[in-house]
Amino acid sequence: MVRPRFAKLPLAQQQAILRAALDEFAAHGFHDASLNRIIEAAGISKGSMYYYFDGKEDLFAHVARVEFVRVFAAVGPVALPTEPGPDAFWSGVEGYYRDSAAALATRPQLAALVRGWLAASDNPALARAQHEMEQAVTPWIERLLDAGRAVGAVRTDLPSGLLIAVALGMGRAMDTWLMAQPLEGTAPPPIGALVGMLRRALQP
Amino acid sequence: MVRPRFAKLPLAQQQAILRAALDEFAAHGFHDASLNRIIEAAGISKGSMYYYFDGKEDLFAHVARVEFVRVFAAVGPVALPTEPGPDAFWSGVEGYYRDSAAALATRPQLAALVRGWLAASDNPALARAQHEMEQAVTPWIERLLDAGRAVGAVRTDLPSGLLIAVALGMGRAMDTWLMAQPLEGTAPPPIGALVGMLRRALQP
DNA sequence: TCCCCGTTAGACTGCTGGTCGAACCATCGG
DNA sequence: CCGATGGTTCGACCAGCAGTCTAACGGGGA
Repeated sequence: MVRPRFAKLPLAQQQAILRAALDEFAAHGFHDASLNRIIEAAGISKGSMYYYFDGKEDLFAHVARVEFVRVFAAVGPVALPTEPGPDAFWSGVEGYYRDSAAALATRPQLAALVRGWLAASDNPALARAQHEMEQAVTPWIERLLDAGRAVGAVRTDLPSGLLIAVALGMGRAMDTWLMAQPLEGTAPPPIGALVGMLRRALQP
Repeated sequence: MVRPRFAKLPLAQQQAILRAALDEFAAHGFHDASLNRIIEAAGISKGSMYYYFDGKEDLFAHVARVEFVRVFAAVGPVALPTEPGPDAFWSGVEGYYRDSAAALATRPQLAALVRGWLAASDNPALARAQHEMEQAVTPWIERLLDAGRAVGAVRTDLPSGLLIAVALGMGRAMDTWLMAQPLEGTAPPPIGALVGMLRRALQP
């Protein structure tokens, strides 16, 4: 866990370190990011880095947490459906998907960070950080699924863990496919169709 | 690409190398596997290893290919539907999924290898090997999708590339979830439900 | 003035994947 | 029988990695 000392540093230096780390992690992913390059870019010594952070994994986790909080603040929490019926629920999901995609698109670095995060999906060095992040996110998704179940929009015959895994897997595949498409000249991305597939898979 | 020289080695030595590599990759995943440990276990020098393989990634790709071919030989090619109608098509898919899962379950090392493979999902060092593997698999899936469309089992309103991406993403998520479940004592994995989700997402 | 202690520096350790030139040795021509 | 050739094997070596450790710095208090 990041040492409290870090918070006592002058803001400029904190930002220099976090920025250098974000640059490096976004550019190379967790594994191929070099701590040596980060400390060089941040203008601090290795001793100082290890005086403030437990290690590479700790630094990554901290950067990811800060950026995640930033996006979460921009997009806002998932809006639970206010009207009854599956249609309202799923159009809410679609809206949230659109908003998140838009927010992420304005921060390519963060998108790269997320990609790097997903890529290192079972790296033991990141296990603790991932566990922490999972525990932060899954309750929200679980809450969303429960809300969906309450309005009859989500099936009840399969465990939440499986539904979450499949939804994340579909989302990831869709994201990858969307990013691989040419940006211009073609029809707008069929986000409606994508969420539609998700809906068909998850609804009762 | 693995050098043709490798095939000229005495079979015993080929097997010693492949076995050492499989052990190491299965036990530690791609990134945390140590080439030094592999050559030690295989009883060859580093120079020899680099004489037969381009590097770590090449060795991994070769091991994965060999094991994949072995399973493919055991399970056989995907059976295209012989009877008309979506139901026959999807029950064929389900049967194939079951067979593959069963074949994988008898080779825990291979399952571990697959897990390591999926975990390193966009490791740039493995990009070439993954691309190659994808190109080997995609035509088969495309053929399967076409057959499904012919019998009205697969939607025609979305591009094949997207359907394949989503199907692979769902499959990967399901596999990961299945492998994360405790092996015994619980109910058998709901493969029927999994294929059902796939079917709902992909059918017209 | 001196000491204390939070902070900083960077040399160092043990590891990694990958490179390289020397040595080995079976085969072949003369 | 000699010597050259060229495929094969070896392990020392390289740069870079994450992480450790000790010495030194420097401001505040006695």
